[in-house]
Amino acid sequence: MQKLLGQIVIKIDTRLSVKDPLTSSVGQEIIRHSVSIIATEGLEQFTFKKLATALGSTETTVYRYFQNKQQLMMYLASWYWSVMEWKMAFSTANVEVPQIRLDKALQALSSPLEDLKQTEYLNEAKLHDIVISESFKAFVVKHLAKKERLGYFMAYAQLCERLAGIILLNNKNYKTPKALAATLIETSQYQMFLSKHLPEITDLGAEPDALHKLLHQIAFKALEEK
Amino acid sequence: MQKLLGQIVIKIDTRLSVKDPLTSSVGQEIIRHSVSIIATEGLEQFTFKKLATALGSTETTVYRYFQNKQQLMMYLASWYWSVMEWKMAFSTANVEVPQIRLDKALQALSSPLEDLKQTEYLNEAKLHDIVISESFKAFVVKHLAKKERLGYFMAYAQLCERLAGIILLNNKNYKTPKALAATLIETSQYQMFLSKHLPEITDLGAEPDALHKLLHQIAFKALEEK
DNA sequence: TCATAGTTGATAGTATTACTATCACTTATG
DNA sequence: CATAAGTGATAGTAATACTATCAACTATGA
Repeated sequence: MQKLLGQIVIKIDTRLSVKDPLTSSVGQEIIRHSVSIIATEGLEQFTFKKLATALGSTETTVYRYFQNKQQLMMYLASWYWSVMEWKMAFSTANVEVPQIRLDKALQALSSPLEDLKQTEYLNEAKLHDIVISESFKAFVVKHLAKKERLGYFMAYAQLCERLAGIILLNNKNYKTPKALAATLIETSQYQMFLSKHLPEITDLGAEPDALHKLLHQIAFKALEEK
Repeated sequence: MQKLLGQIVIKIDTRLSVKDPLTSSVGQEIIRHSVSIIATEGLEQFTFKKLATALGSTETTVYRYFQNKQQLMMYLASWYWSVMEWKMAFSTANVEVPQIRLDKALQALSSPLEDLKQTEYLNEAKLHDIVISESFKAFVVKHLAKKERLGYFMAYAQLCERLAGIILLNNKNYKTPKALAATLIETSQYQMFLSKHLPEITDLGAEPDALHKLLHQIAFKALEEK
């Protein structure tokens, strides 16, 4: 991916924090250390206590930015889906041919997020590992009250919409573009998870190319007109 | 589904309990009430304390059957996948034509588990709701040490294997039958979840038939030879 | 029929976690 | 220079996950 952009600003829904963590250096440290701790110790072991200690601060401070662990999770997950959407948008920009557009979109889905060095407070590569390994979205969803769900799911929904749009470009008569889009996104996540943690259950290796081929095949075959 | 069988015995891996809960009436009550509490209050709110109270017993007793909440979850999840596999096996029994066999298998995947009245200690319909709604598998996986994973995943892996086998019957040259099987299983679960909790994100309604059509289309198109 | 092992229930206690309240200190701003 | 906003330290509560101990009951088999 190109590294030309001066600064990438990912704006996260205000409902997902008490106070925007990106407005202060403590806030940025909270984000950075959260990802770091979860990446090494797992979601389970992650507590605000540990986070505060890593920060050289106290729980009180953390609670000033996030109501609780779940809200912080949602924030991070939103971040992930936003970056993924940005990546998809970027890699399909100026590509007019529908087939190539879809192929590029699937390629974006099937390779890990790289660290965008721009944002020194969040390591996207680590975030990718977390989302893959820790069933992040599931965790987040489970803890969500109905009303909050849409707030969180905006980022995810936008990614789905974008892919669904590209799907329709390829076959405007296709009946369930959203369902297919969600399937492709889920499959990409899930296969990465399997090849990392339960390789016995899948016949895909860890190479992004095998995954890309699978997604490509599912998508293009499904879109063929009779 | 037919209700002819005298007794269906679902045998769960011994690693998933300290002591087989089906060997005693307290054990059976533990299973029954767990499903019931999780179905009404959610995974989050479910504690051994509450379970014990519902049983008219104490935490101590529960701990004699399950090491902890997670192990109990794994037990239930295993149960779910075992019943699902049984359902798939049953609905494809004596069907020789590969296409029909695959279609029947996908049909099994796309409709909810019904309660098999035989097992009065576990309501399969409720279990289905839990697994769909609570990202059960994700929860379970997240809490699993590597070694235990395979123990739990046996039931799930068997279901994958079975479906992968049927896939190969339809196209023996297909390269990644396991990955396709896992995709179909995941998609069935995920779409049920979406239509229940985030209908905005999908264009499938709650009718099993729409889901079945999607799975059918993905599978059969993917399997077409060039 | 009696001894014994296995199963259960009651009580109690510990460590950790999630979260709240209060107050004092520091820094940026106008 | 005054004020407000942000931060850190201390303390405390309620709930949770889990363990230990002991007494009571029950099924068994010698």
